[in-house]
Amino acid sequence: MKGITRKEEIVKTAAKLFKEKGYSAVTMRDLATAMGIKAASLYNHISSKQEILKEIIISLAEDFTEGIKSIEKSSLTSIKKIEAVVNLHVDITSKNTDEMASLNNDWVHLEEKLEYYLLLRSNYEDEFRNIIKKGIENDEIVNENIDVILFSILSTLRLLYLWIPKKEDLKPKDLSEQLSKILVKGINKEIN
Amino acid sequence: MKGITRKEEIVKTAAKLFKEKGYSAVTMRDLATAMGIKAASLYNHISSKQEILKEIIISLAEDFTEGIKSIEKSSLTSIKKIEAVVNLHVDITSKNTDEMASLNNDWVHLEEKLEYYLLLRSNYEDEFRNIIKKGIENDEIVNENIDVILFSILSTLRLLYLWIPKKEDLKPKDLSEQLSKILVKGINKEIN
DNA sequence: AAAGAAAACTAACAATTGTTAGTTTTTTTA
DNA sequence: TAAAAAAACTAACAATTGTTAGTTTTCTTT
Repeated sequence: MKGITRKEEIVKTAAKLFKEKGYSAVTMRDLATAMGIKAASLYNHISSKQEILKEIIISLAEDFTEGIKSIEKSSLTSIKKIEAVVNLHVDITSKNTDEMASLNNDWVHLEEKLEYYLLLRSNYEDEFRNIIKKGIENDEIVNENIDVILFSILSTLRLLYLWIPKKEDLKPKDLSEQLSKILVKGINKEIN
Repeated sequence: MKGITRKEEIVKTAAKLFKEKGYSAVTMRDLATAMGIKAASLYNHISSKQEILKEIIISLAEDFTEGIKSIEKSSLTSIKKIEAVVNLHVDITSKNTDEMASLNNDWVHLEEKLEYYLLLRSNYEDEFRNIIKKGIENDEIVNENIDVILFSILSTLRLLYLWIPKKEDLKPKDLSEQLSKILVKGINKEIN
């Protein structure tokens, strides 16, 4: 009747709990209570706690990797590509704040899918590094240590999930614009 | 004989394990094994798992709050204050990478000291926000949303613990300088 | 209203958890 | 080298963990 299955409800609720205490500290009984049922009943919909984690993390990680690949391939300037990456993060994070917590913190507890996750992540970082590298080469981006630039920006984007929920007044579009401006132009009003 | 007590060794080892899997996923038996002893023996030195977490987190959090307070009080320009904050983070993080993981991720599992930790953190953020606010007021810092500036910089500083260990070639002093430059001036080589 | 499917339940399991009590070994001190 | 202190040990506990088996209730379809 509604577009959301019971399994999806469980995964969504789990993401919320995982965000608060982390995967390991959330018990199946916690999750069941949050759903208003008994722990054993969860297993009519999911096969294991591990499966829930996988459901939360993998599709999100794939979205990011796909997203940045298509940005890299585009014919935008390097700076515009970086702005597009900021956009990508703000967009996905706004729609999945709870899940982003697991993507950031609980991926260590992936078992079968850990290797695949790490592959996705390293692909993602390589694409990002490449955008920056090209930008330096064609004099769009300042010639500093690539990894310092990469991790400086990426850190800000990775922790978006922590404060987007705290600033609900700030619309994704505005946030994305402001963030791009600050990351690209810095914060000083050059009165040297 | 040596300047490090057995308790400090345990706390240090625990921090290492907590960094890898998080507080909840590390058992006292894991910790004991890493120390080369049995779990029960740990209790000759510490009173509980919780105490270990408190030892790791609280003193570090106090260092940060004290540090930023003294920077705020100083007579530096706003931009120089921000550079000093970057320095503070690089400095503390370089010397305590493992502990920083707990400060960032495991603080939720503090029990008795949780409230105190949250106080320290909100004090810290207030001081930081104040530095930025004054910088905007006296036209040193660009007039954008204060919280966007605050969290953009703070996110980068908070995740330093993740990649400082990966770039051991980069000396703290150099890292601090490069990071300041990028955070303050941005990344674009303005060829507008 | 009957039949079938979906979703809940109770009860239990084997393993693992943090921690304690009491004892023995090792190290330090006098 | 004997006494004291520090640090390890074995054994066990009560609680909690993820999960399974089997049963009953609820909802959907005809």
